[in-house]
Amino acid sequence: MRVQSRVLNAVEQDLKKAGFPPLAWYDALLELSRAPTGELRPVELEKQMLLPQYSTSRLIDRLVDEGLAARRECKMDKRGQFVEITEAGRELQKKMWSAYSAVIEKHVGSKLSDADAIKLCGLLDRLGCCSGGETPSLAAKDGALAR
Amino acid sequence: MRVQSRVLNAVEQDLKKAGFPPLAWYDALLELSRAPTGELRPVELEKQMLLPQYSTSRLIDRLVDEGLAARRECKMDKRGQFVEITEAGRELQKKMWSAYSAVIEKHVGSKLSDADAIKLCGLLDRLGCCSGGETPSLAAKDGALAR
DNA sequence: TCAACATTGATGCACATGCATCAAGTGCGC
DNA sequence: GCGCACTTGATGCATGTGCATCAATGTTGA
Repeated sequence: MRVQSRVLNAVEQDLKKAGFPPLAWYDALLELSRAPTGELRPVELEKQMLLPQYSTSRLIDRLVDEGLAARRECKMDKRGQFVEITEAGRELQKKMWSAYSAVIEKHVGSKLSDADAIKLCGLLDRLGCCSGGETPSLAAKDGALAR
Repeated sequence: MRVQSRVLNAVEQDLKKAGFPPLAWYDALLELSRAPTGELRPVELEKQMLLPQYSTSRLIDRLVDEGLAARRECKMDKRGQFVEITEAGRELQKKMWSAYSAVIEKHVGSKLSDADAIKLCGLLDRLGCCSGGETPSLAAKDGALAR
């Protein structure tokens, strides 16, 4: 808990100093940009990001306000909607990644060998396994770098 | 990050369902109860808990409101004060620990062998080492259990 | 000694979050 | 086809957090 709080804090702080929005924005933009069509249902986003429903709803509000994403109606389910990333959103995601990756390297990568990182992922995965479901497992580190 | 968020969430949720206050209260009470005299300067608490100054100040407000701690004047430095845990505070800390330890066991202990837990601590310590200072290191797991 | 600076702790204000609840829409069983 | 339970997403309200700043005291150095 202490380590996580310290590291996350340091990372958020560095990003803020570089003039970027909070990490949650990046995570959302990343998920959207990874979707094959560039759009997701809020419900999907919610599950990806481990956020409560209302929190997702408000995050989307902000992204839309800033022109980083757009709400699209969902024809097969009129309750729902799609959230689509805009060009501006994709650009911000990329710019944030170049800063973010450097910050991660500084606070995490530089302190752990690749082998250690893999060990760490393995141990942590065991803690997450109960309610998570789909076992993302060991692709974790490479996945992160491929962001 | 995902694992931490999931585990912390689960733990906080379980504690809340059992009718207990947030974990931060426990952490504060624990630090106070561990102090030889049962009192600490807010500044000390702040460092122990990795909390911003104003956050500590407000946490203390709430503890005092609930009669779990009391503010005492500090004679050697009239700006400052001491925060002293009350009997009620010590009792709550103990009651919370019996629930808390069970919850930790459920969400963490039961998923990791002792050897793995030590490995995990070792790896995490390396991430925390930059700004932390006093290297609490490997006593981590035993320390936790001795709470 | 005294001015400049640092430390301690509190607080006003804007903004974020959690909770409960709502409206709208879906789909299932009958 | 109809009622009823469920899903989806938004929102009002109370509470919590972050930031900036303040008042009070302590410390340092010329």
